[in-house]
Amino acid sequence: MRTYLKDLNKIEDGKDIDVYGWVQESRKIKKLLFLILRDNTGIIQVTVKEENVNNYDEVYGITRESVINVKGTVNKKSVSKQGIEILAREVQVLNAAETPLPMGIIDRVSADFDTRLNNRFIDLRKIDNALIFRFESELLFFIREYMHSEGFIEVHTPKIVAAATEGGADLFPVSYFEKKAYLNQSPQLYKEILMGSGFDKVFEVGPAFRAEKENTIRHLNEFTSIDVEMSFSDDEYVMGILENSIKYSINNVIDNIGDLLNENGYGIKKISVPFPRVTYSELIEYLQKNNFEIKFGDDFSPEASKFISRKYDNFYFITKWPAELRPFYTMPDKNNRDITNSFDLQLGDIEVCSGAQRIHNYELLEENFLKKGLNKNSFDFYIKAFKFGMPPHAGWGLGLERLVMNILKLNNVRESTLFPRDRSRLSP
RNA sequence: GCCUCGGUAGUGUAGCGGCCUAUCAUACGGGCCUGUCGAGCCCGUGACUCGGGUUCAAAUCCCGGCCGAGGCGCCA
Repeated sequence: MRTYLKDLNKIEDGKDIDVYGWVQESRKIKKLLFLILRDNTGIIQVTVKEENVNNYDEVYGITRESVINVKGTVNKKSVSKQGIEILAREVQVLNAAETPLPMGIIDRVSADFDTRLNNRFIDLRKIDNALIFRFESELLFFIREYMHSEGFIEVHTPKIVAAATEGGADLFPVSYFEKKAYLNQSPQLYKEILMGSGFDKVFEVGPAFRAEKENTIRHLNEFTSIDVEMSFSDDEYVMGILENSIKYSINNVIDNIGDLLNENGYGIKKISVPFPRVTYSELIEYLQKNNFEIKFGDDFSPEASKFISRKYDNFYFITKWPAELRPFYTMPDKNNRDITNSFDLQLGDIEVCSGAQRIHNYELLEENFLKKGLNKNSFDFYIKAFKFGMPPHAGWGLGLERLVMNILKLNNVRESTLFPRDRSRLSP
């Protein structure tokens, strides 16, 4: 029976063992051979002596990153640094790796990020890189758990659509039999239709596509969006859902794999709520006082965002954005039509989530279509749902890769994407 | 899309008009070594992004293409 390497220290000294993995290194001293074996859970030294195996020559010539099976006994009195090793009785080469490797796994030379991505299957053999995705998985698990505990149901909306969600962003066209279609940039419109269907609380985890020609460390053309929509709710309430889900998730992940993250250089701390809130207008004033050339209605430049982020050492909300900076479906403030019941969640200088109370009134929505210069007719499938009993509602969309990137303090969103799609990368 | 910078062995780099038959590390191949663990020692293989041009002479300068990194605009 297979044993995972992380479980080896639970096994008694001298017991028979059967392990599988990759040969990370081999150190040869004539009639003595040390293999460093790695599996998904850890590493172990395998000591191979000529007199103990019947294919010593084959094992001696084994290449790095070959996949092998080792049967042998656990030696807990090993003089190796790990203090534990496997004395091999049988080493079977399941699949030999070619040499040289496209890039090293444990070599004392770095590789460019481009080289790493071109050889992502190897890059992900590095524990610290793979751990990013373990972290992402855990994070998402607990966000889902939180959502379920709050009565949300997980839904799946189409990614091939006939019209733009928000009008502004560029879409990837696809050919849909005899029609023209697009890859959806957001599940927004479908989430809202589901509010009209009485689903009350929904969330979705799925891909979103943006055909924007960005070339930055925080943009992807395909990313994973965690979307939430909730009926009879407003911006304030869903901000609470957001901060609580993040708190719940991060704190649970730390309980689970906090040590592992620390060992690999991802020092993260538990967080508490509520997150600080600051209005857009307050920040505009703050920036103006600090000699930034910015006025109400402007978005924050990256430089301004960096400046603002110095005031906060963790998550914070920027609320009450001007209507002109927000999509057509965003609810205006009832006392001031120039601002909206909207928010962004920031971590550091990067926006990880954006949300709002939505317009539920048909006439107001129609008016906003005109204001934003959108063609109402192409949104018929959506706007129809507002005529026959649409409840007030609010929600948000959270960029998963950006969230992971920022929590783990990675310096590029592509680091938290298995196979990133950016301005120029379409493979692997 | 605009701007800046860059492309030298499998990988990461040095060299930036003639000392280049191109540096160093790492990897790779071979040899020595029975407890290594960044193993060590010896030997070896291996590269100037492509196309034009300038020059007696180009990895090095100029123009263009291709590829990449980052910044901006925009956004999650």
